Amino acid sequence: MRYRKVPDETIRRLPGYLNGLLFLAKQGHENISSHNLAEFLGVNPSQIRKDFSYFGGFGIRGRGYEIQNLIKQIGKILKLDTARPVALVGVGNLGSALLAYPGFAIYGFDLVAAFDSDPQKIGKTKSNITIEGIAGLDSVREKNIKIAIIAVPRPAAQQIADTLIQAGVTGILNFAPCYLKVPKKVKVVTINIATDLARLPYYMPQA
Amino acid sequence: MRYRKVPDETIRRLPGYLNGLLFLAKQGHENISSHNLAEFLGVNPSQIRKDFSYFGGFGIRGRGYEIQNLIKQIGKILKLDTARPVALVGVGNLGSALLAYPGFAIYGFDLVAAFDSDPQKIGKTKSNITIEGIAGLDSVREKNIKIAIIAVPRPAAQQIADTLIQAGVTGILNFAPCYLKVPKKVKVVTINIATDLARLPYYMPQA
DNA sequence: TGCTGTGAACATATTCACAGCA
DNA sequence: TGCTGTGAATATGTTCACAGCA
Repeated sequence: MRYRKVPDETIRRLPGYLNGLLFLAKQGHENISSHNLAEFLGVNPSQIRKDFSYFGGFGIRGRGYEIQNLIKQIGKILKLDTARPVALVGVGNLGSALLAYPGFAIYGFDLVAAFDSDPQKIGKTKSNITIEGIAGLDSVREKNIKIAIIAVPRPAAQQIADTLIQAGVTGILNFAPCYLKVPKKVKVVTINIATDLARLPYYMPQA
Repeated sequence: MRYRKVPDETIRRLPGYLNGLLFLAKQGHENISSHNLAEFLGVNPSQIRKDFSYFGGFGIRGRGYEIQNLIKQIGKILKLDTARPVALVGVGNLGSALLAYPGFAIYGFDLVAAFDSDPQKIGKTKSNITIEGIAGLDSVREKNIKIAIIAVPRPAAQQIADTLIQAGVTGILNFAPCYLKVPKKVKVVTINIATDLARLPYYMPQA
């Protein structure tokens, strides 16, 4: 394996590959070619081979890939090979749905703490998590939580981010529809549901 | 304005620009430079100017941009200048949150129908929408609904997509963690929450 | 003078096409 | 023979740098 900078786009695709591979493994598949995996995932076969090539390649010429091996390798690359505690801030409609969301577990994420500013909610339990007040946010440091999900309204988002970072968080999944200013060492991925919906009409036929 | 193919990446950014501009307008701002808008949105000023240039440019040299004009122009480009009815399929935790989500309105989207396969839910009302059975899906054609949100479990997603397309839908926002095979005339945007979370650790310092 | 609009330079990403190994 | 791994070719996207207009 020669050193080369791994493209961000490759990293963006790897979790999707992993998701598909875990599904295929559960279905009983043991081996797969880049062609078949590409068909299943809706991507180009060369893309898959190229993506893996940045890490030296995981396949056997003439044979394809061993699924369990791919799963292990991708997990290692993405640093998903150890379980990670995650905190949620904002237990409104969306936050509550995230607390119950079953999809995080396959990547080793464990939602272990939830925070909200609403006194009505503090102390209540949802999906086996007791909701704490915002004042308790610094407890994420003691719990060694490095990843947080922000699901609060826009006006509160930046301040919550600042507080989380203060408490040692270095990875944020942000659902607030705004840019978060953070230090370079902190990685933010923003999901804006309405914004994603808003680019559909452009591509749709008939005005 | 000379013809040039508009990059997909430009279209992907425009809804975010629109979101920021609507916010700035509500704050009372009337004019803005590409530099200030870029700072607010966390992007590069040239990028904004270049993006607008694909449509001929909307600014005044030496002065900047008139915010209300930008809002109008971007809305027209994205075909968001008329209200659009939207259907939701899958009223679980996530679907229920989406029914209550206030962020769609600024783009003119109106969630007008919701469907679920669970007999327990059919007939119940959430966020002023009465939940219908999957059998009623073809009613989206009569209601002239062209956009749908899929928030069902993976095993059901492809079939729901097929049915929606059968009923005239040409734009889908998909929350199921899988690739949807659709005809070329149909545009799908997939949001995979767990997958977005899963690329954080790679970028985070200290293992 | 100040900021836009834009060609040109640069950077990144995708796809092709085939050598090379099991 | 069949499929991977990968250099090369192509395509796409971003940033620079400055001409040109208000």
